[in-house]
Amino acid sequence: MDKKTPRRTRREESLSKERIIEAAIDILDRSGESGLTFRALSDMLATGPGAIYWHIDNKDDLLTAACDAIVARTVQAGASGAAPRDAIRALALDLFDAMEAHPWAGAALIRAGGQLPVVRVLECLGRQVQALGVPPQAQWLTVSALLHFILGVGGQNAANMQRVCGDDVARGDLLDQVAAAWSRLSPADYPFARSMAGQLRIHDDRADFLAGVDLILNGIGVIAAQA
Amino acid sequence: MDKKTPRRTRREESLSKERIIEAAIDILDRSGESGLTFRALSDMLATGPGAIYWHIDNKDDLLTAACDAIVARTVQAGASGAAPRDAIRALALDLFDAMEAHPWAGAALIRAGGQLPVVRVLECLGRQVQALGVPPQAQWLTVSALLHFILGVGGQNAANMQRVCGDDVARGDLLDQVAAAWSRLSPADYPFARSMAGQLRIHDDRADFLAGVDLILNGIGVIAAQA
DNA sequence: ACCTGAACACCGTTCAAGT
DNA sequence: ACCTGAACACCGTTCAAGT
Repeated sequence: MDKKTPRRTRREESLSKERIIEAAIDILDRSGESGLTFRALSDMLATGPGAIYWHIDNKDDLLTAACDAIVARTVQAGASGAAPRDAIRALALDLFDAMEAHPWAGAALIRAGGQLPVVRVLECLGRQVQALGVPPQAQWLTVSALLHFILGVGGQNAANMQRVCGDDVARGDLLDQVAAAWSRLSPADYPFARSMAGQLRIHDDRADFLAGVDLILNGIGVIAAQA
Repeated sequence: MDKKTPRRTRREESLSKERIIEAAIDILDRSGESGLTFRALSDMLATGPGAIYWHIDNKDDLLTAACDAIVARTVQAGASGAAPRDAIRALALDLFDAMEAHPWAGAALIRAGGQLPVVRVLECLGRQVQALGVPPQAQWLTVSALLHFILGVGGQNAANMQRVCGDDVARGDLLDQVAAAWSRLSPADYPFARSMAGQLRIHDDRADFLAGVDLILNGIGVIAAQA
């Protein structure tokens, strides 16, 4: 990451919101959120920074729109006729993978609040929760729990990735550093955290994420059974 | 929010990391994350921006340290001899309240990764999960699920609060706007989101948060029972 | 050791001027 | 309608110089 952008594609077509978003995703994937600059963006699009403002309101809008493009592709690709529980697990995993491929998207999703990209996820989750037989008055609650969990994991992964990009350490090294820091904590004050340092070094983010989703799905099962 | 800082407290004591963090929290609470500037901070401390760098590495460090101060107070105040399940619920609620009182802290916590403020929460959760009888090989998983959920909710609340500060709308108005936007979605593509618009307007964030924690605790109960 | 504050290298955003 | 690019008002961070 943090590479320079060598190519300054000569412009053939005129500017459009779609072309701007596409270029923004390209920059974000290559250099992270700090690399997305109106100057870098206008440079890649062979125009001036002011031109972008004709198509986009501001940087937050741009980030949300880029995020929405990723989410739209993800939920659309995952559409299938699986059983509700499996469909939820598959959707969650697809989102996890998308946020790992585009680490900036996790942070952007969290910031996007009730806007379109989040609504897309909410809609998919909601349909499956209904199909699961959760009673209407508990649907909002279960969907928002799943949503919060998924976005929470995405946001934290995004933060970790950004730290990996910023410093010049690899992902495994970061985990080693954190694990080492936890081992150095006071045994009297942090017995549990110390005991988890080993697990941290060998754990599988993706498997833990899926296990977390299952935990919530188990909880939902309890609710559905009570109905 | 976004008020100016009228008082420029004359400096009696010399600078220290603690005094800087205290001032930073003050600014963050009053004007949000965008209001925390090295210039505003040094102004309030009656010094130059460079002086702060003698005590603090950079802005990220400052944010993490401010966040840690909030978390430390919160987990310390909540120490009690309650039953594990109640202790987890109480800790979660205390954190929710703290992140509502200091909206910037939610975003900062998510970005703090494996650092001290997060470890404090992890430690508290871990002890109670152990007391709950969750088998060792499932402890990491359950703790990190709770942690991700709690931080996810905090991060999203922080984002919402920031949006309320930025625009000149009240919190209730924001919810109304989002609900109205959801109602305007295509009935064919977003039936579930549309049906939730009403719930959104009358829902109770805090109650939903607690219900989410209970959902995970229910799921944990299933695991503990299987052991 | 600790503080000062000017200076550097940015950044998002605006806007008169062009086509 | 759409684009240009200079200009504005910032920002985090550094660093020679002071005490």
